[in-house]
Amino acid sequence: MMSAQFKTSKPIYSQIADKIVQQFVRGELIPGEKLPSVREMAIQAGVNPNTIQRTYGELERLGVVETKRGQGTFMTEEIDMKRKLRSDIQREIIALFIENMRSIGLEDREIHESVQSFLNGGESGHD
Amino acid sequence: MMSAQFKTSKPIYSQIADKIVQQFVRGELIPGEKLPSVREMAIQAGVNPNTIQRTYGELERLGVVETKRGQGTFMTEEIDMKRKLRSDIQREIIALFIENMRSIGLEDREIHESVQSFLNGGESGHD
DNA sequence: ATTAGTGTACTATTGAAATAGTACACTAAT
DNA sequence: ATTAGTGTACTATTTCAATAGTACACTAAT
Repeated sequence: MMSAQFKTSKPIYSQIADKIVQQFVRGELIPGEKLPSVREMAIQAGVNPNTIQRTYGELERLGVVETKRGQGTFMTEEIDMKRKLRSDIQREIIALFIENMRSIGLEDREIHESVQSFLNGGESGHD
Repeated sequence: MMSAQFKTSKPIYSQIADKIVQQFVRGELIPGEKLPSVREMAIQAGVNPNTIQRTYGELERLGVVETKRGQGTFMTEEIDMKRKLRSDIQREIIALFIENMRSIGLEDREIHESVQSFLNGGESGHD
């Protein structure tokens, strides 16, 4: 399905991890759901199995997935994880955005207007 | 002045280029101004001269600086460059922001509210 | 016990960024 | 002509993400 285009600026294993977290937060992956095996996911993403191994390892470290040896890798059943992730990520995104806008010398009022203008202007298009 | 902390996710030469562009857009660097030599800038940034060489090369490719062999590297005198850069970068920042927010399933209305909330919330800055 | 599917742990290689060091070419000032 | 300061062009080495391939350990089903 997704041969995926990766950005050069960030490790692929991390980009894949981001994508899984996004799907979880959006509800496209549900708590307890089994993820594709390391080998299968590697095929789907068009990368080496070792890359997925690192992705899953990173996600487990974050508490997003739980691995059961011999059975597979599953989305966590932690009831609050989804909300926590959504909240944390949202905060990160906004902080980065504001930082970037201020870095080019924009005032808060201009930042506010820019967002409004963009959303109304309809330069949409996403994945 | 800036021993600088670099992020691991992006090439250092590119991060330094970004910083120079930001300073130019903010008016801290003016058209025609001479930049530190490759060697001097390397010392200031705490990196290898080759890294700065790549930074200047990239900036020249973008038309942000002009190099005069034997004299140094100077900010471009192109009258519209500052405005163009500011505009382009601003568009990039906003597009990335919107894309990120939508990736975690937020509606445009929620995006708008988040920005408002963040700016009013008072995490540094004012106005 | 065997098998298939899984996670895990290795070793080795490739490619890009960064580092390190050297050398050359141009400009301005003397 | 010489010197200092500059951009530029090399070669070599290191580090890390990614790739490639192999082997082992655990689980469930048969």
